[in-house]
Amino acid sequence: MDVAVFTIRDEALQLLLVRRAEDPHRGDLALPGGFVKPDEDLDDAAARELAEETGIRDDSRHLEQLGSYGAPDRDPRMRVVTVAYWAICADLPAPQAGGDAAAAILVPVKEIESRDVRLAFDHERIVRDAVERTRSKLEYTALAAKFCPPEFTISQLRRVYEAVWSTHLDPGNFQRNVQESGAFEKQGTAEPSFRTRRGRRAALWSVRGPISDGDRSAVPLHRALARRRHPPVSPDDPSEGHGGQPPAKDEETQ
Amino acid sequence: MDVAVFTIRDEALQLLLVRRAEDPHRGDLALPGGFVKPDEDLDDAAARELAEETGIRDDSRHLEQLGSYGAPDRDPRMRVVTVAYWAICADLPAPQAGGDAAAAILVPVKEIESRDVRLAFDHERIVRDAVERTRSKLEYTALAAKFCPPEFTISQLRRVYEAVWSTHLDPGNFQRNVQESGAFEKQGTAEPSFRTRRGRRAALWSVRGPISDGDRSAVPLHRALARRRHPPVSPDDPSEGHGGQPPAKDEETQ
DNA sequence: ACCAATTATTGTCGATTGAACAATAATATA
DNA sequence: TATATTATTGTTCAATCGACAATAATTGGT
Repeated sequence: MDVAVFTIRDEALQLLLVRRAEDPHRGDLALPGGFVKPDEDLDDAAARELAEETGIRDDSRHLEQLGSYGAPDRDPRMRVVTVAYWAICADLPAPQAGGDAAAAILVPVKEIESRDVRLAFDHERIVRDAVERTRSKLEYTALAAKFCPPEFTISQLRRVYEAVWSTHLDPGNFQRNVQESGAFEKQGTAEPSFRTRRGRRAALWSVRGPISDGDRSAVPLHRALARRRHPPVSPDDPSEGHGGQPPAKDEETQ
Repeated sequence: MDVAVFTIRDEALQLLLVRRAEDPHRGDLALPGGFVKPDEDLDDAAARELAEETGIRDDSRHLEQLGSYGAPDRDPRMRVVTVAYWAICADLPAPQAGGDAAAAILVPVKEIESRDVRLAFDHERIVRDAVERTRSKLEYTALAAKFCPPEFTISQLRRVYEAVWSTHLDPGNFQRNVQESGAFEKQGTAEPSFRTRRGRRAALWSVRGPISDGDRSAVPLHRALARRRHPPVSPDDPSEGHGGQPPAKDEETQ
C-alpha cells in the first residue's frame, strides 16, 4: 500500500515523500506506505495511511485507487505486490513525524520527472502514472477544487490548472468555462478582505454537490476544461516543461 | 486475479463468464480467474489466464489492469484481495474447456446490468467498472478496433461503437470522424469479396501503429469519437438502454 | 438488362464551441 | 489622483458538430 499525495505549493505541483529509515533503500526518498490490516478495506487502509502521514481525514481531500504494481523484482527482499493510491490535498499541515515516517517532505513533481530526485523501488513509475492521472482528471472533473480551500476564487482555481499542466490559461476564457461548467456555484457575492493581492476583489466559489463519491468516481464537468488540443504557438517562451499536448499527429488518413 | 473479457456477438457487447465448480458460490457464474505465480508479473499472470481461457495470446487483443478489490468480506472463506483486469477480444474461438474452467460462456452485458444474471463474489461491481472503462476508452483511443479483425470496414467499426454504447451513430459523420481521427489508415483500396451484405463494397482499414503499448496505454485519437454530449431527442425510440452521455472519459492515460 | 433496395462515401449548412484578444470594472498602491 | 493590477464580461473569427441531402457502387430480383 503506497500513497502519492499531491498538493500545490509555490505555484507548483508537489508530492509528499518520506525518507526511508529501514533497509531496503534506506535513506532514499519513497512514497509513504503501510500495510493493509486484516479486516480493513483497501480504501480504508489508504485513508488511514493518508491520515497518519498528513493528519487530514475529512473530505477536504480526494483519495482514489491508482492501480497495483507487482513486478517480481520490485522489492529485493521478497515478492511484494502493492496497491497504489493517489490523493489531492488542499494544503498540508506541519508534517506528522509520528509512525514509521521519519520526516515527510514536499518535492516538486518536476524534479522527479527530470530525474533530479530519484525514488526507491518502482515508485518513480507509480508517480508517473499518478501524475498523468491527476493531469487528465482535471479535464473532466471538478477535482481541481480539492487543491483549494472550501471556498476559492476562480483565479485560484486557474492557478491550480496552470500548475498541474505547466501551462498558461487565458483568464477570461477560463472564467467563462468555470461558470458554464455547471460544477461550481458562486458563494459570497464578494469576498471580505482575505486576500493580499492587488486588483478587484474576486467572488468566492465552491463546488456544487459532492466532488467525489468515495473511490473511483468524481462529478464530471458538464463542459470539459480540456487541455488545449492545439498547443499554443508560443512565439517566445523557450521553456515548455510539460505544457502543450499530444504528439500532434498529422491528419491525412488516406 | 480476475479478468473481464469483452467481445461483440450478435451486435451486442458480451462478457466471458465461467460457471464455478468449486464451493464458494459453486454453480454460479463468475469471472474467469486464477492465481499469480511466485515469479510472475501481474500483467503476465493476466495474459496467461486470458490465454488459458480463450486461447488468444498474440496482440489481437487488448489487456489492461482495471484495479484491485479487497473488501474484507468479498470472499467468505478468508481475506482475498484480487487484481482485476479487463480485455477486449475480436472474437472468441471455441471455448477452451481445459484448466479449472468447466465451461466458458458469453453473456450479454445488458443482462448483467439489468440483474437478470447474477455473479459470484463482488464480480458484478468489477464488471460495472470494466464496462464503464470500456465505454469511455472508446472515446479517446482506437481500442474499438480490437473488437474487429485486423482489417475491417468503417461500418464494422461503427457497429462496435453502437453495440458498446447502445446507441445509434450517423454513418456519414462517423465515416468522416474515423478518417480524420488520424488513428486509422486505409488498407486495400477495395475489398475482395468477403462480405455477404448488399450494397457498395467498403474499403478496408486498419489501425495506424500499435493500438496499445503493453499495459496502461493506448494510442489516443487525434480527434475524439466522443459520445454525444447532447443526447439525441429521439422522437420515437422509447428504449434508451444506456444511450449517450457525459460521464466522459475515465481513468488512465489520455 | 433494368429497377429497387441497400450500403458506402462525400457534401452542405446552420448552430455551437473554442480561442484570441479587446473592453470594462473594481481595487490597492505609489 | 494616477497607475498598475486583478476580475469579469464582450466580441469576433474560425473550427467543429450534427442533421440530413446527395452521390456512388453493388446485390437481388424480375
